[in-house]
Amino acid sequence: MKNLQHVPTCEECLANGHELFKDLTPEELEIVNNGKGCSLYKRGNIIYHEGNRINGFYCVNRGIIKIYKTGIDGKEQIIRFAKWGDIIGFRSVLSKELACTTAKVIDDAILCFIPSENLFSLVKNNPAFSIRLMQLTCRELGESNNFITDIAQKTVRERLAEILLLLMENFNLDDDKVLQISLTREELANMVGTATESVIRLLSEFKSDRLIDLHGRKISLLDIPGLKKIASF
Amino acid sequence: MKNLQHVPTCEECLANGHELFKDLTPEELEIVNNGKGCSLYKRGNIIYHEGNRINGFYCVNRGIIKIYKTGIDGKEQIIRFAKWGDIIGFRSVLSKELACTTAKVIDDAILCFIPSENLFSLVKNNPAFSIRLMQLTCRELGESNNFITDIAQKTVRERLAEILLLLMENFNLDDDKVLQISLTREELANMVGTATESVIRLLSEFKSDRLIDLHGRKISLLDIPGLKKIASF
DNA sequence: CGCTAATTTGAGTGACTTCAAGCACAGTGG
DNA sequence: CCACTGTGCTTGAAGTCACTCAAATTAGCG
Repeated sequence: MKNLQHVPTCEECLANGHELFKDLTPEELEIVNNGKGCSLYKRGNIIYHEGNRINGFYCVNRGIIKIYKTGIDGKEQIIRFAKWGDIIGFRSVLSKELACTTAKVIDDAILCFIPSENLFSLVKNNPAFSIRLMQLTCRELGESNNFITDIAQKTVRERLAEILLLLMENFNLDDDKVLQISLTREELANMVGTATESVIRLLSEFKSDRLIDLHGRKISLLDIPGLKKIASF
Repeated sequence: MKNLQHVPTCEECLANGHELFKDLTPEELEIVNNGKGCSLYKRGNIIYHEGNRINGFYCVNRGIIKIYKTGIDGKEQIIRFAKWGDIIGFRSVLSKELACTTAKVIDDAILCFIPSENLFSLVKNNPAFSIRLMQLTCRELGESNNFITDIAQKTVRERLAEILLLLMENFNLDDDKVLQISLTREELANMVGTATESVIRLLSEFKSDRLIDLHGRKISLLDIPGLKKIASF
């Protein structure tokens, strides 16, 4: 984590299509912009730890952050990934609880830190902003509930196919159909909620079924309808 | 579902300790009170169905509501139960999505329906209410994330013990340590995310280990520390 | 410095075990 | 009498363990 030569302004993010702050008045935006702190984080850095008290939330300007919980015997369960335009840490700030997840950088990232006071003052003064924030939380809640159902009812095979499709939606494919997020097999397993070996076996099964192709951590999704069928989705 | 002779007023609920509307002005409370519709629902009634558009949310005045999703091949996954003081349906209203769960009465209930317009007007005019609502959603999100981790990492045995403890927290025990919510084995299975037979077997195992006692659907929790140990919790 | 040597980390495989699901069927009690 | 509970048995999916191999890092040292 270090400081930056060029600190991205909130105006820039807004111009690039960042949704959350759309309804802010120019004055409000200026307050957020002046109150924020912006840093570069390298792969492996921890933004906050499960159990920490956080006194603000983070806006992701660049990079990818992995949000996970640590279960008994230290096994990670990945809850979601955050990328450009996403915010992290707001749940704990709003609920005034300790962080219930850890946030770790997996692709070098630039994050802006916005202190709680600014967040609460926006909520107090700008109802349109409040509603946006609520919608964000409620959508996330809907996704969590979907995931509970999947993990409880689907097989590992179905879940892995689904996760690959979900990653595609969030991080897209390049021209060679390669998934634009690089995860270790262990991280994939920690998303799906299974053992690393199972992921390895299933991935090579998918490969021999010509659904995907593998080159190290690069995964290309060749047959998306086929994957959807497996995910029953 | 039928109308009531005695419609509970919002003032009554507030006086009984209902948290959500604490910060409302008397005028705001009056608007909510006059705008609401209140009905009696019998066991088995569906309040709303997954996929429905809901144009308001419900306040639970009495009874117990089961909130669940339907997975592939029709298996239910219970997300939570709502009882006195809880609200249901607000997620879909706020996120402006279709309902992602079904709400079904399992103990005869009285519900007040508050139309979306009233909800949004409160959010617009009363920041303290907004914050309360956000905290509610964020807490729920935190719980969902916990549950994802548990279901992905713990065994059925551990999860069943944990669910029993969770039910105790939410619905209490009576003087004979009997859990004050009556669920079928199938419903328990649909919470834990397992098969009915597995729940039956594990319950009788818990019974012979003197952790619980069973009399039909009445479950008494005899050894709470023991259950906590099993739940590793 | 440069160039091995040593260590770590991740991917992959095979053998074995076990948990829990599924099926079939027998009670039981409201 | 039908929905719910309970039991025995079987099977399969997936976890665990133990290992190899390759690549990437780090250390060591002339």
